[in-house]
Amino acid sequence: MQSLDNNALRKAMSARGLKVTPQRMAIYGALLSAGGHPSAEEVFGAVRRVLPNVSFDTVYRALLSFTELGIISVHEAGGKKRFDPNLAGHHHLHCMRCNRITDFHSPELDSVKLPPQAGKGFQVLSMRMTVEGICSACSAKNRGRNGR
Amino acid sequence: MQSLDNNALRKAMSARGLKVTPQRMAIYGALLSAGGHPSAEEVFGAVRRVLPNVSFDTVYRALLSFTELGIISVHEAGGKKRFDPNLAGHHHLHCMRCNRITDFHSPELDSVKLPPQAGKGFQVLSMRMTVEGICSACSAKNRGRNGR
DNA sequence: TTATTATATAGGAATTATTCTTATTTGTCA
DNA sequence: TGACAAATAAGAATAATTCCTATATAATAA
Repeated sequence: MQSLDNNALRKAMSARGLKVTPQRMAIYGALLSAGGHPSAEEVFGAVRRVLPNVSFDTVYRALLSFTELGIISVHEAGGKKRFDPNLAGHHHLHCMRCNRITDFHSPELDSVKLPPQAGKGFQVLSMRMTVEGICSACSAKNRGRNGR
Repeated sequence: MQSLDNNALRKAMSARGLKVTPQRMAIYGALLSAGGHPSAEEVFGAVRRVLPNVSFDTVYRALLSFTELGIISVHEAGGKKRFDPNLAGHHHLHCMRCNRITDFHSPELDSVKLPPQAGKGFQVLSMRMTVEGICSACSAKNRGRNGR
């Protein structure tokens, strides 16, 4: 997995006028150690073990700020945002029933270029193929049709 | 845009054991006429003009059911689900500030095949490239750093 | 066509994720 | 160090989604 060390993290923040706070450092670290594609709530839990007084709002805003810096990415699934510090190109399989996200890699996708007319002046922060569907475990369960 | 006529819609539902109700027919119709990538709330508003007593929950569940049928697709952005009846392959540019979604087409992307190990037993309902970033209008505004 | 029954619906309440507000604190830069 | 814009904590407010319950209805078989 490709991510930033503390030094690069500081640099990324100050280069864009973001203050380097202990909270932000800890939040990035917690995101790294959380693994997978944690929600803000999960990152919050992990940061709390290091900074017991950090507020949820601070964690949430920091994650959004990191996303705007382009040093992490966000993916909304299952009604909540999930954050991902992995900068290496990868793509997502999202199960619409259990909301589990599985990464996959595809050299073919990584080499794709956007059609130039697609993003006139659009500042690209991340580009990801999302495959929506039902995972094998959930298909097996075969829940009722009307949802729930 | 590629979508279903009433007959194909009925067939798609009954083939999977879903009852064909006037609500569901109207909901699909409203989604088509809404255009763009409407949220459940927007579809609800449109359906209401045809069936004034339909409930939000019914609209919401119908949209989720349609998604599971694979006859529409869903895309979560800006904290809400957005529904899309367009079955023709297309991809999304999502502005993280204003949450506007713009479609783009890419023959290159459409021809991509998933690596076989990616989705062992995964039932694919839709496959879409999502480009996250900041649109030109929002870049121009250059809002504050800490969000909001 | 009618009776049966599983499924769907309306209406409203409850839940959950996200965003906002305010008072206070803290990096950063001169 | 001092000034100040930016960030934080705490909790309230908002908005999207899901759930609950009683009733209605589409599909099926007789």
